[in-house]
Amino acid sequence: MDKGWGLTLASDPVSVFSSSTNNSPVGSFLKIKRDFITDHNMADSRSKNMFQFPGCLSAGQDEQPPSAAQEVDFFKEKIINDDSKTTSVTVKKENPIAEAATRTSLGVNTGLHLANTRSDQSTVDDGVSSDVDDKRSKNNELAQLQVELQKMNTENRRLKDMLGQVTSNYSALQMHFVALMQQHQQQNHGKESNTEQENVEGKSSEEKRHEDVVVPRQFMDLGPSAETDELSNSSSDERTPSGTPQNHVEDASPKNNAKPPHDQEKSTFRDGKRIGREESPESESQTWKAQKLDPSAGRAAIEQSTDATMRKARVSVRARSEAPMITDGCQWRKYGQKMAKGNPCPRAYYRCTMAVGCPVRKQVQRCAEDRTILITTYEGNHNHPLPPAAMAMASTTAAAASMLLSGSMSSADGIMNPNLLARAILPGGSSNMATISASAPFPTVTLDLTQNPNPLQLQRPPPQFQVPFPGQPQNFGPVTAPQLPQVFGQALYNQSKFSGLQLSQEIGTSQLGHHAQPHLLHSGQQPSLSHDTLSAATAAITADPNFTAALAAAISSIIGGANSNTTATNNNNSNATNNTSHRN
DNA sequence: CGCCTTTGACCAGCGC
DNA sequence: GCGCTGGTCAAAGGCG
Repeated sequence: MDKGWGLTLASDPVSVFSSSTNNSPVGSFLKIKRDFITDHNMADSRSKNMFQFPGCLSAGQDEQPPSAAQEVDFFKEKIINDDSKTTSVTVKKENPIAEAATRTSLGVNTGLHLANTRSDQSTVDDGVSSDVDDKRSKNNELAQLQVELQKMNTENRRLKDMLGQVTSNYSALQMHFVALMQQHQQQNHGKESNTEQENVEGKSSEEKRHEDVVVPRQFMDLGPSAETDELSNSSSDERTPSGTPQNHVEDASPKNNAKPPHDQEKSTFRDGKRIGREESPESESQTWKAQKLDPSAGRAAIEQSTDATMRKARVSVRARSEAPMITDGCQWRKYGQKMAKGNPCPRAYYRCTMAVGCPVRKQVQRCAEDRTILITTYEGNHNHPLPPAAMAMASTTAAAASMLLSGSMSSADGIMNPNLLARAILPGGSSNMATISASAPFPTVTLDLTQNPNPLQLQRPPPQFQVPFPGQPQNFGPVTAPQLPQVFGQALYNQSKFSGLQLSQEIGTSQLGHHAQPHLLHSGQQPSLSHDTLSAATAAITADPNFTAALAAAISSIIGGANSNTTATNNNNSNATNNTSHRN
């Protein structure tokens, strides 16, 4: 896991070399490398430096300190140890060479050549011909190790850059749907005040300008989605969803990438689901039944368990509404109604009909205590692009579910310690707005919109947020803080923090707030990027297999579509259902 | 005519 | 095994 990400290995070689002045280079190198691999926390300054200054630090240490220190060691040890430690002498001569190779990005052959050259010199000095082969072989090994480290270091930097892009995109999407969410909220709850109404209208008009922007939801589904790509496409027993949809969403994006978002939206929502049915011979309803019949379908046990957990993740939204159902932008079809135990009000079951086979379900039930409160429980993620109006709620629920699953998968803290997740969602002491149900059969995040949020929290977001969305050049203009719904804004903003992917709050307020900077981590100059945040992010990434898988998928997709940065984070399982048109 | 809602029936999971 | 409960299916009817 760690090695796969290469994050931990990033600039470590530099630190290794700089700190290995007194010991045998080989021994110190191996030792530190081993420690580094095993130590995920990396609380020492070395690790902090690595994350804080991914690029600059590496370069700086590559340039001067290591070579100097090692040269000192070289002569020193050579004088002290004549014949007894020829091996170590050779090795020490190798490190500077390897570093030189690192600095100049030399290939393997070059490094070997240089190593051999110096080893020959040392051999001549020693006059021992029998050790030449050993020296050369060890030099070769070391050179290869150095080259390998160089590659990993490079890869790590690239991953960091990508992580920065993913993070910024994720942040942008969050802010977008957060803004949309407020619009929805206010529309649903009626115009309570003229001032608010004006704000809503003003924002609505602003957002209508960008209404054509269908933001792919791949980032929203980072956690669970990537991992469930294969699951959804395959057919395992899942009629649901959380995983399945994500795939489809991500699948849809690649094809859509060819089109500008504007066209994408039009083509996507102009046609109804009928076309979707025609285009997808295997309708998902059929797939569902087939999946029911063939539950096993050759899925790994881990995947099944993961998917099962994801399938059961739910996001419950409590909102005051006189209407029988809150308007969340999606089209729903009622397929059942039951009298739930302990509640005189019937529970209605809806499924999303915006796309064929969309696995999203929702249950609507009035609160027994206060019947003005409508409890809407969402399950699953949409497998189709969403209009902006629907993006808000869908993204919110997806993000909340993702957060919940991300926390529950790896450490079970989300389940075992509900307060942790609740505070992760709303750390500002407003945990009453978001609760995690630990005893429920399904991990459930409850977002309570019935309570007025703390007005002070309005001040927390940056006064103006320019969405840094490289893939969406048009973006949607600056979104002012007062437009952000506090509940979802805080929830998502901090949930990302919890997941470790998102930028720290300091970044969000200072960096993103000032100007769009897509490559936050790439710059390596984030003074506000706290060590704790980075450490937490690293820990979260390394600790949560799902998260890492999702991030890996996202990054891999970025790599695959690096040139076209439109919706580069989509997983690339092309799926016919994704291009199915959707009625809007 | 097609879509949607209603509603009884059916199924699966769980606890006793 | 039985009953309870949650969730879903599907036939029937309503509506535009």
